[in-house]
Amino acid sequence: MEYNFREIEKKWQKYWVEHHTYKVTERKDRKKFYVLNMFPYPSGAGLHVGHPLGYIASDIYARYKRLQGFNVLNPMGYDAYGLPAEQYAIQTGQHPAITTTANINRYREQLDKIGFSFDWDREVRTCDPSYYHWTQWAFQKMFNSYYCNERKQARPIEELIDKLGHTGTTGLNVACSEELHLTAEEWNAMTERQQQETLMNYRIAYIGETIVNWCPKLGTVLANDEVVDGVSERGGYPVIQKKMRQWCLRVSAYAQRLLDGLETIDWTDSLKETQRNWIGRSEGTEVRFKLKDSDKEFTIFTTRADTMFGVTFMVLAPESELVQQVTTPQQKSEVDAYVDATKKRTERERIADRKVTGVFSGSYAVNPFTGENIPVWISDYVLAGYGTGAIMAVPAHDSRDYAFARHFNLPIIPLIEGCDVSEESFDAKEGIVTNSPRADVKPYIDFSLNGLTVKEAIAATKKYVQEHHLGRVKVNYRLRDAIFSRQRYWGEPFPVYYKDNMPYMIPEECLPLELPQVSKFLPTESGEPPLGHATKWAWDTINRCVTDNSQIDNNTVFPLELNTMPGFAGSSAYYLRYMDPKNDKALVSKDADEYWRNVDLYVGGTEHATGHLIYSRFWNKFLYDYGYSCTEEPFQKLINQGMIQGRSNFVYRIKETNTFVSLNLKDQYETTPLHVDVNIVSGDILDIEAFRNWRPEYKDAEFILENGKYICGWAIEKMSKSMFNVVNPDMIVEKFGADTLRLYEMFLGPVEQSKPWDTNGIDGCHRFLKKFWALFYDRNGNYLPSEEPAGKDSLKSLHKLIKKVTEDIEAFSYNTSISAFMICVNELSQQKCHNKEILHTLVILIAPFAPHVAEELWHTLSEQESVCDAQWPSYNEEYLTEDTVRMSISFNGKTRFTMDFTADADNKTIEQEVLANEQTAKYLEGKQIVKIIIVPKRIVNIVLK
RNA sequence: GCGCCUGUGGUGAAAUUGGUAGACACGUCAGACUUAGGAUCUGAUGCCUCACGGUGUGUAGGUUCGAGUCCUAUCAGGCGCACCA
Repeated sequence: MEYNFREIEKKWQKYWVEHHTYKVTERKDRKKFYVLNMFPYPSGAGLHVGHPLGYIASDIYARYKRLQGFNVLNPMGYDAYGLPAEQYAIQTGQHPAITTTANINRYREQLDKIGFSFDWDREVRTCDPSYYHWTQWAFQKMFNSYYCNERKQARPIEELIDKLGHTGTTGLNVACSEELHLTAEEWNAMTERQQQETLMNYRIAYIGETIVNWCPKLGTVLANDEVVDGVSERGGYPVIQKKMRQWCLRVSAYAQRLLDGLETIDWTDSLKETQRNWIGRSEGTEVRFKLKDSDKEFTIFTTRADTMFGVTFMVLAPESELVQQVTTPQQKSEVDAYVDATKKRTERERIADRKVTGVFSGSYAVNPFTGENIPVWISDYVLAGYGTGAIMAVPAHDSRDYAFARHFNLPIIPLIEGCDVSEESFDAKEGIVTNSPRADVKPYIDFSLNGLTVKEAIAATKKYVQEHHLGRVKVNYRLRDAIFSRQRYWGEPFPVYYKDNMPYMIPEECLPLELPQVSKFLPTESGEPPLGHATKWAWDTINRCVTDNSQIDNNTVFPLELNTMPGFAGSSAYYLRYMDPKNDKALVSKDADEYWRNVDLYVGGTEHATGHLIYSRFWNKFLYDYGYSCTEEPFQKLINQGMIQGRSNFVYRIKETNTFVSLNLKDQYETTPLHVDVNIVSGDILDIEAFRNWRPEYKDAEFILENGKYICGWAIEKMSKSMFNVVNPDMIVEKFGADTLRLYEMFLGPVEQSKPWDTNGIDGCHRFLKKFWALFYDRNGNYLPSEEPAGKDSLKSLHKLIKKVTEDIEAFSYNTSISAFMICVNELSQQKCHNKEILHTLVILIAPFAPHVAEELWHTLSEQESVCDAQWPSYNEEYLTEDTVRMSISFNGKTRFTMDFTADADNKTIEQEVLANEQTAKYLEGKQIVKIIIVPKRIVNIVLK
């Protein structure tokens, strides 16, 4: 009987659905294991062969854990909101919901063919109101919270309001946008509107006037992680800086916890490092500088407090609010011109063209350490968003300050003994400090750093600054608050209405606030986001949900929030929702949360390192603060699956002809390489007939062949339609079967590694399955498994396999475990071993990798219907004497075989070994040797007492 | 510039973590069965050499009885951050 994978796979996929094989419930009697894949955005192109890589890897682990007796949660869903569906809607008028549903159905169809053990009853879709109910709910919680730095957690905003009413901002240690100084009286005297505005300074979800990445082409703002090299991640359109009122999440409040949490989780070092970079913690000092002849002062941030004596000028960011304050009337026109010019530049231009520019403000600051008057400049090399937007410039020890000083001819004072700053600055944080203060000037204060190392000098200066109230020690983070508004239609609507121009939350019982239908997906005529088309919806919502709506001005055109939430909103807590997806009372019930706790194994791409993986850690920590999530870190172990690149094929057309020349002859002609569909190429040999039929212009193509074949060139590129290198998993499944696809994807190499897809190698895996099958059925369809006892060799092979596969799965080293299978099956077929128990064991072992064929064969061996209910085999080694070992294998509560082995007689005597290598012999002299294993020429192992 | 990672046959890759380098698979070559082969089976296959043998894990050193593995330097490629004070 042949290995008829088509029939087998169809049969068992049907069986799994009918028997709800993969349905999972909270079972307190069994240990849980939560496996999760980053859910996909269902794009119109469907799945290519790279997408399932991570799903297969995690499915193998999930199935393995299940066989080991764990209660495994392995869900799947869709990140369904997003730009492409909306862009498509703008072009075609097709509602995004329709395209999204169609795409989801297509994805599902493709996924189902691969035989995953997902519990589809737990599917979530971010665009489903019953799902985004909880996205909106979490947002409201964040709005109604502030972050307490002392308790290091989010707290209800009422607490803060209470404090402000009693003690004002005195003694307040909370996360905020800017430090305010208010007395209780001042707070109490405020109007409601003023109070609400003040609270925005503290809320975790707040409206902030911030500089945002505005993408004119997409008509929306973008988060920092959505901008790459100054252009939008999606589409690659230019991005400019713009000040806008936007919803923001105070992610920065959690910076330290996000950093600390990395120590407790099992992620790769490189990913942790990426997150550390992104959070960008830097310890430094804030120092106040007074403005000369004025009572104004401003604060700078520096990590090099030791260089206070080398400050020769100050620089403000052009966007800084201080600019207007320090600019003297004489300099005003020049400064305004400069500030305007910087505003017009896009992020990209600023990066591309790093010319030294700047303008003098006219003012001077007083150095608190030297008493010197220092000119204050304005330049775009200082960023408004980092630190205080102002720096003290020490050209001798900072390359940027150095370039600036050279350009504008400002003084440079070296502060490290023996450093040479005639050509470039000395940036290293090492050496002995000098010139602090300089010997030739009268000390201004009683403080010297001379003779100290840089490290010591920093510490001494910090101490001095603190003690003399010149500033304070400060930790700065690069991590910015997340901009949470998008001027888009296809996203979660904010459950927010406006009264007196201030936002208020729609009552919780009115959630979810459903996304309305709109007539057009483009901005309204007045330039508002597309949601602005739904005015009726907006007013209906007000009338339905807001009882006291008398204060809402009837002249307001649109009383609700016009923006929608960004892509990361829906993906930030989905792993919690999977635990209890149908709950309409809570995001997740306490019971379900406490049972599943957090994700034990999370599989996904690195591209989310600074986006989703930061946001969802933040989101989870927020929920943790309120006890809605019982674990602080959502993803305990994370595996980054590599990308599957495409392997493109080329044909070479001789210029201005319709003749194509084979790869190795192409140098004799002048040719143009053209991408050719990889699906009509096999082993780099072009199917000429298929090529002629591929496109009308090639109908009459001529070929110059080598050895009667047309050989194509190849290159590794991104898998994409335009390069004709997309390989579709359905095609592979159709041709070789899902089990072969699963095996091959894993056999390709380590899961974490990026690698090109090359269909050529797939035969090996397919052949393996056929050989596997041949252990059960011979060519004539005779069923082979029998009670005939297994030979020692067979048992040894199997024993080796169990050990290897178990270790390899634990280490996610699937490629090597498949190799082990191949070796074992080869050995068994050579040994003509058809022992039932051995095959029994083998089937369980293969089940995580090739579940369909395992089910089919299991069925013939066992009373249990599904191999999913079996138990992972365990092996036991018991030393009877020093060189006799008793090996046994058991599963499903039964010991299957026991056999005794005596150590190999191959091990040679010590005398022989010593002869093998003179140096080794010398080394071993006088040592107590337990055992030496040797093979011809070399020593393999020496065991010393 | 700072930080992290990776360099092994024609190709994808293994190597019990310091102990026979190249397992397993693709490809290639030879053979068998076949009307045929993009089917199946058997054998060979790092490089140099007819062979004996030599040589070999980016390069150069070092530690060690022993190094693909550890250390130092260097080169190449990849990733992250980047005018972050």
